[in-house]
Amino acid sequence: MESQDLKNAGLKVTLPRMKILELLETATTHHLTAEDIYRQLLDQGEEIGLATVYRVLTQFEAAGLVSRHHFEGGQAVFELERGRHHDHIVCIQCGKVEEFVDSTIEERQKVIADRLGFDIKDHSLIIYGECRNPKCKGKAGAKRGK
Amino acid sequence: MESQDLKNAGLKVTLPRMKILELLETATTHHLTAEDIYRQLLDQGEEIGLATVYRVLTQFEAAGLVSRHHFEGGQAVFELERGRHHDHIVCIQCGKVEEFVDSTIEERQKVIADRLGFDIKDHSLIIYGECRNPKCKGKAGAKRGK
DNA sequence: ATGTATGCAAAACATTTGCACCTGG
DNA sequence: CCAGGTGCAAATGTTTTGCATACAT
Repeated sequence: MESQDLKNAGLKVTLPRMKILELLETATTHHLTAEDIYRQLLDQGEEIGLATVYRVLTQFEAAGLVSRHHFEGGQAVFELERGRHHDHIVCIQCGKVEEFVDSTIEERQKVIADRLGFDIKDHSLIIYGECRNPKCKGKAGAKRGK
Repeated sequence: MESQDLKNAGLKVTLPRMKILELLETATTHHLTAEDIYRQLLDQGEEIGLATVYRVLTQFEAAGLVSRHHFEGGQAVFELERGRHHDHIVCIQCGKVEEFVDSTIEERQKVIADRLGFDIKDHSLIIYGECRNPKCKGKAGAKRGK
């Protein structure tokens, strides 16, 4: 029950927060922009402001409920934080996002940071490519239609 | 001689372009925001507009003379492209940036992309950490003072 | 009740663009 | 001379903030 997640995070259980959390949990695409979320909630008849979506997402991020990524293209994307760290590979044609973890890469990063005299705190690895999905080229949604 | 670089890139040799290229080549810090460049040129008495800095940097990027990175913090940073691909590790305290290349990581990325059915086109790996430089904590310039 | 959340409109940023003027070849 | 470049101001797109109202507890 997601209302418990909110309470655990010390956040009051309100309609907008519930709806946003719900959407993040059930949406088929797991990486959404604030605008994506805003539009989908409007479409499903909710009355919500874009500013609230941003505020709530920022609070969720601070609470560790979601993580924010900066893929190319201006808008930040948000995803539910499910505890397991991972990196991303993004299709520059259709926008598809896959997640992966590679222990070798993780390990090498530690070695590199250490060699350069840094205490590693975080990292961001994004691979950009073209997916070989036949439906990819020309698939809608690639450029987040205005 | 940098005027040749400009000609090779098919760009007319103008004062603003020369100055920006010169600054990128000689600045002690190799990763600069458009605003950094703008301010430094103003400080050294040049008459230039911020819009021109952005335009020129964008052209330079298209010509392969500079590369643009999106570290955390809103502003893009630019660096002279010296041909050798590399990734970055950034100190979240003082803003220091170090470059590195790790063939193991590069190799693993190819394997991962292939396994997930992507043709890899580009990637961005940024490690965030705290450098152990004694002068780091409290060092000016970390937050790009407004 | 009452302190916190929300919606809306306005502000704040980073970056881009329109346009009249200037400049390099 | 003349296409292309520049500075300035205004426009854009994304995210944040101020404020009066609405809502959870």
